[in-house]
Amino acid sequence: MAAVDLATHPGHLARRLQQAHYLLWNTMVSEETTSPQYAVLNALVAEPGLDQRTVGERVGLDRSTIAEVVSRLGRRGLLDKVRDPQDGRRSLLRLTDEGLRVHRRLGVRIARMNQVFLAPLAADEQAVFIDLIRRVADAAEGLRNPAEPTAAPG
Amino acid sequence: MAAVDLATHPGHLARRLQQAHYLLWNTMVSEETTSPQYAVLNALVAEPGLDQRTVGERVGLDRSTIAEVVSRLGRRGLLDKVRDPQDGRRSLLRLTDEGLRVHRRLGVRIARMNQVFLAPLAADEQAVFIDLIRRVADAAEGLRNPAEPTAAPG
DNA sequence: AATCTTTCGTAGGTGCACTGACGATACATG
DNA sequence: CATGTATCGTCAGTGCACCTACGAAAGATT
Repeated sequence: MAAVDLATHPGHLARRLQQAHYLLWNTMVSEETTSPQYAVLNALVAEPGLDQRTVGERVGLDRSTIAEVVSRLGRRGLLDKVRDPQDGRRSLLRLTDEGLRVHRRLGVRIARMNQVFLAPLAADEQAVFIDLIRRVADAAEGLRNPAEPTAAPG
Repeated sequence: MAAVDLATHPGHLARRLQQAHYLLWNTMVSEETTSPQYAVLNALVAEPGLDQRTVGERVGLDRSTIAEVVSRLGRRGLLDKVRDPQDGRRSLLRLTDEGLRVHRRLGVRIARMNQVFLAPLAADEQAVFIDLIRRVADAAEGLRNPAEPTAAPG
């Protein structure tokens, strides 16, 4: 038998980490608004009127997924979606007052939740944790767009 | 405007980390067999004849999710599923020869993939990375089963 | 033996995430 | 100006992950 200890597999741990966060979010932040939905709201607070695809890029969602998330937020009246008059392909997004309200209201709860989430780690470990995850995630992100073949590499 | 930097939110990073891993798995390990599916195969290599619910517990999947994953693996002929004669509620799972073959074949690729995944980190950082993620995930796992109320806590 | 209570699996519903394909629009080249 | 290419959004399909609710089976209590 060649069974392996999954506890040493970063991918398996990443999945469990995300499940843990999902659970905590659901109990401590909101049952209606999910974490990806909040990320979209947040991106639109920072840059109102952004087009749908760019919002997806900002928060790490592909075109299919951002379309669904935006659709749900629109159905709940948290954002408006209009065609760009300058470029008929684009959909421009903008939060409604209700969307702004929801975003503001969740801020406090998210801060509390993050504290609980990271509570098992000492303060300096928390900083390391953030740094390491970001570096790994960013690196793999780079493999996604395999360096435009403007000049074919040898 | 009260927009926040998501790069400091562990939950958001956890999601991006998992997406990164998904992408890498899909390109470097397998397009047919997913990471959760492999986890199930692995659990059954270690303990053949385990019941469905326990397998789910071992790999971190709830009853609904493990049912779907098992169903897919069964449809592909990678495992057999029989009712426990001793306990008619349980489904006992066992890998087929093909299931064993798939598990064995993926092992090498997964090792390679893990190296690439963790490549952005130095060797000592990789160990810290694993340790920190596991501690955070395990702690949140504990919040799931809120300590049986055998003796009501004060 | 008859009645709770718990446990296991399943079914239905929601939501994220990816792929591949398609139509519409925009842009670039000839 | 016409053709070709790239981009944006959408649609269909697959898969993970959760919740609630339900029936079947097992165990505990009376």
